[in-house]
Amino acid sequence: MREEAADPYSRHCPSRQVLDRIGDRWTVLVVGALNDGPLRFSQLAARIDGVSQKMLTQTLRALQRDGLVTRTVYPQVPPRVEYELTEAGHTLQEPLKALEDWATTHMPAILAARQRYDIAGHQAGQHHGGMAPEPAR
Amino acid sequence: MREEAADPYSRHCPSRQVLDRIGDRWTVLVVGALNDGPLRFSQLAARIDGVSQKMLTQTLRALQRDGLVTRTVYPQVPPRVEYELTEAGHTLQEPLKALEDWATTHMPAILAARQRYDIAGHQAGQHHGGMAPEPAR
DNA sequence: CTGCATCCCTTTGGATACTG
DNA sequence: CAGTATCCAAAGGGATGCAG
Repeated sequence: MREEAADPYSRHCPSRQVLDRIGDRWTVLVVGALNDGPLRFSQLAARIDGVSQKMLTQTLRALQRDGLVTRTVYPQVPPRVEYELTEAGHTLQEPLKALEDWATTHMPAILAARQRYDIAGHQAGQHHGGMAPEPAR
Repeated sequence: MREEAADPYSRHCPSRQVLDRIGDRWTVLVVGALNDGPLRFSQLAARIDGVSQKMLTQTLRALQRDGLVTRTVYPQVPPRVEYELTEAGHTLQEPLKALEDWATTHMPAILAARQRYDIAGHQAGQHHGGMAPEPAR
């Protein structure tokens, strides 16, 4: 699934890697859900709302692979699996929270700008008094 | 790209919205590139390395729509367009930086865990002495 | 130089069915 | 309950050509 060995481009900066992970759309939600404590698979599925079991499984596997989540199987008659954030997983919560705070703060302005843009038809007529004949580069 | 009116699910929390935006893979890079100052389209394309003009245009339009980036057209013989972060755009830099720092700090551990997981074949045999017949949780 | 439109291949992800 | 496998539709995204 996740594979970057054959990357056609030479970008392997850490930020890029992380963004690819949290860009998973579900990863952030799973981490957030697990912040309060360990949860079972079905509990996660119920709590996240909208995630298919396929996506949930994929996301959990990826997090487990990266050492951000532990997977504990209890060999009982009704199979029971609990997922829990590791130390590293918990530390991810901070920057994620910062992003969420930013979202909460700026979302109204963003929504407003979005409506303005859509309604106005984004007429790009805006320009400055560009009197520089040749920019040279 | 822009369309969430017909969302089958009822999740419109701000965090979700923002993550969808930065999950764009390119958005973060564009914002980062523009942090040092205004850049022209071609400069952005050169600096980001790997982005197609289609993706770059899309990303810039989305950012512009959200009021995070301004687009200034200089009506010259060789058309010239400069993109610049707005105030709101600059504030996004902080939480993004936090995430990047987290990435830089934890990437070694993540890479190690990843290798461990891949090599070990992730044998899930791990379990505790599950003697609780009914979890009650 | 900037960027829109088209073609088309790749990836993502949901629904469903089946195993342990 | 937890998870895998398969099928298939929709979105993502590159390449190219053309317009302002």
